[in-house]
Amino acid sequence: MNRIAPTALYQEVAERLRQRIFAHELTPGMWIDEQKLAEHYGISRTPLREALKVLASEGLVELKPRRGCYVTEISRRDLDDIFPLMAMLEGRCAFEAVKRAKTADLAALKAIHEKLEAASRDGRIDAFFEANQEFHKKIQELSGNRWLLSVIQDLRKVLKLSRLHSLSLEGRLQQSLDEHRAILASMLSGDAAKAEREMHDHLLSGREALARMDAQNLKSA
Amino acid sequence: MNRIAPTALYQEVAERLRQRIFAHELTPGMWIDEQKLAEHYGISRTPLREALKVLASEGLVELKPRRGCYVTEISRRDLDDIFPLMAMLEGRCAFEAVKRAKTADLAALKAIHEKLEAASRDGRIDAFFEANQEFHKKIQELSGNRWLLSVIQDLRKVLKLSRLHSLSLEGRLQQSLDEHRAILASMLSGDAAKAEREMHDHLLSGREALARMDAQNLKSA
DNA sequence: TCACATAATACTGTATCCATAATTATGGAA
DNA sequence: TTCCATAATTATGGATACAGTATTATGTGA
Repeated sequence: MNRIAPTALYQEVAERLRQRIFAHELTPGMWIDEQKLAEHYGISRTPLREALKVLASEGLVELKPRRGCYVTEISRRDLDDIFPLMAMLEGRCAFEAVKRAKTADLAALKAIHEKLEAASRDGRIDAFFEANQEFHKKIQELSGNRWLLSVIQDLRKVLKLSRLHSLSLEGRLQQSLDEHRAILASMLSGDAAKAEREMHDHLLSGREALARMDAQNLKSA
Repeated sequence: MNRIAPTALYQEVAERLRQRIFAHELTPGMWIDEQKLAEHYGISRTPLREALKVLASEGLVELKPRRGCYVTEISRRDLDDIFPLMAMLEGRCAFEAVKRAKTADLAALKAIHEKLEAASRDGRIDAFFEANQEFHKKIQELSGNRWLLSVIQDLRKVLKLSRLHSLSLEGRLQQSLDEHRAILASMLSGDAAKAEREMHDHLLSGREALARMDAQNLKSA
């Protein structure tokens, strides 16, 4: 294990585990073997256990007393609860962002959107995915509310538990792009209320796509 | 240390520390001495450190690498960020609660409100405080959205860091009661939008009271 | 007397060890 | 053959020990 970082070991381990969970290498419901994992990373169980505590309070794993650690399973019900919440929160972000954004900020946002357009043209899905994340992140930052941002990111982590989440964009790339264009346009024109509404609906539209995939998934299973 | 609970030690310790932080026995900015504390509780540093990790991801303490653990200091800016967010979230709770509540639920809510009225009549501030919490909690539960509830409670924990938070009700007991009456009335009449608006404003009104206390506090200091 | 360097001390972070509880496997009885 | 009980194994939770780094104190030189 190549350690260069000055950060604490448990943080590093927590981050690696997060990535493995998001990549569904550690699948929901799966039991996490502390000893194997510690051995695999070449560390002792202590920092690993501390990392698991952190992941547990993020909701990514569940710590059953004396039973060990399991990757959280997220239900359709959870998705139905979280998406409207995210829609409201990110909508508010867009609203606040418009209120606060300086011209330089809007230019930066526009630049990120250009990446999205380019990725779409070239059909580079992973680049599209990344630019999409960056776009949303930027708006959250522009809202200037540290806590709003933190709440959204916490929920986003939980959403990433869903297997379908990372795929949900693929089927609606064009639609997503259109929605982004609309949001950007509203923001550039300074229409906060409209941007809020569009961002809100953009999120819900993502939920619907995911539901459709889910239905399809069940059919093929 | 009298241990009866079957729950993990680190959870118990985390809860005790939370209470001590909320009671401002551990004041914001204060350094937490692991050894002293472990000794005081008659436990080893291991579960204590795990507890601190949990509190850190709740935002109650900050873990500075190689520097130790400090109780989080919350700024006026943070309060300005959090309260509008809470107002939006609890407003949404009220809205959803109206949509979902059965007559039995509303009766239960009414019963809780009666405690509030009684506490107010008798001038029992701590009982008022408790009934107030219960009222809000009940509405959050009635919203039926587990994640909405979780987000609100996470933010509430952070708010409790503020010294003034627990006092903010005292100065506006009558006003708070009036606002509660209005919210309850709207909910009983099934007017979700009105309940949402009133709950939203109720929270913001709390922030204003707190700001006034803060100003007064600065003057006397 | 003050500033800087070096040494000592103390606390954080990690590893190892031990005890207890849970799960599984094995054996016996119905 | 199946079900239950008991024993053995294994994993989790907690304690202790150790290493490394930061801070502080002390001493020396200017």
